[in-house]
Amino acid sequence: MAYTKQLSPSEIVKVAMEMVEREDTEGISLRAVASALGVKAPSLYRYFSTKNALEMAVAEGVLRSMYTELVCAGAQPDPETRFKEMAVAYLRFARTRYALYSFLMQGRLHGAYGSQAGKEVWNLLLESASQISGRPDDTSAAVATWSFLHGYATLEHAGGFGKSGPHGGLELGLRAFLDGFANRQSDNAKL
Amino acid sequence: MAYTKQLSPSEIVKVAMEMVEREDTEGISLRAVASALGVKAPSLYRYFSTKNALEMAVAEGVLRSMYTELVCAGAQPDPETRFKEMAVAYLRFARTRYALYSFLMQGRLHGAYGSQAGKEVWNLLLESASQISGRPDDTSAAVATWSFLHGYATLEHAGGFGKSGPHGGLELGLRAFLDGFANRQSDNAKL
DNA sequence: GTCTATATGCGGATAGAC
DNA sequence: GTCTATCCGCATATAGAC
Repeated sequence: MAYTKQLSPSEIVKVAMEMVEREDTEGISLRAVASALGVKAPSLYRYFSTKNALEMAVAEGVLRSMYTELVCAGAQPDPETRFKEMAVAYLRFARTRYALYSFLMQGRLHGAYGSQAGKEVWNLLLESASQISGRPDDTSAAVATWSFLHGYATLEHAGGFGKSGPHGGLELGLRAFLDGFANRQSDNAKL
Repeated sequence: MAYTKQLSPSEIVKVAMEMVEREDTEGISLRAVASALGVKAPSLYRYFSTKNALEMAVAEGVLRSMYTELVCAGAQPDPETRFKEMAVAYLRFARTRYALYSFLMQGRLHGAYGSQAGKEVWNLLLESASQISGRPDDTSAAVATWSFLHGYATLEHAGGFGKSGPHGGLELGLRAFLDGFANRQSDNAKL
């Protein structure tokens, strides 16, 4: 009874996620994932027909992890507290697991967009921003918030804020959004 | 008199930038750059001792291009108009030359940070944001603005806004910043 | 279900000839 | 100053044995 290791898709994804996080690399190598599983690369093709299929599964796994943390942070009765806590949780995820976060964002977003986890994360953000503005399904506010948080996380990691540091830019931006979402005049104020 | 092609660092950087833009790739291949120059890969080592050295030079070139466009857009007397025009110009650069923009932002920022071009771009942003808030050297405002613009550009390209589109999120965010930078209470309002 | 062996391709970098 | 030739490493993916 040789060759009876018995892998599973979820086990492969789990190990792949751990590897991305540990190696701090954006790219996955089938050889490396297989090796971490105590197996050779060709074996993975029984479970994922291409490398891209595995990557998509990993991206969805990252979204599920993110969802879990955001839900916990969002368990707050006060809308403003909820908004701030979710923002902090988003940045904490990006900071502490940046390799996974980056893996998801650098090109894998579009593919993971249709997934259940993707919609759930988006809905969390949308609901929280809508609570602030008082408008149902406030896509504008959610888009602005997400852009700000994603940009901040990315620049912070890239060292874009330099020696001076962010200098309260995060708090200032969130404060401006909290005030600006509720008190805006018209929906489509053009530039 | 064979082998007398005579390259130059600036010529190599120029061709490398064109290649990144044309091929829409984040990575540079020395072979490909050399080929585009009508030369073989080892020749490049006369001008750049490593691949990384060339990449840094390219990143600086991208920053110079960006600076040029931002300066033009910022030639506006009214502070608010200037702020908006520079924001639009920033996004236009990221959109129309995304491969170059991405090349700069994905890990090359820290290296290009000390360059002259890097400081000049940052100062443009800093001055414009400071004009809005009325505070000299308003790092907080510049950090918030840059984060928002960078995040928006990245998510837009990645298809993160999905089928619904940004839905005015850009305008809403900029409006919130324009209002929020000037009318804030204290400098270090913590979350 | 996993293996070995292999096809095929990419990449950076160096030594030494011209 | 550029070349050829080469070393060395990485990768995805497939065929067919066990």
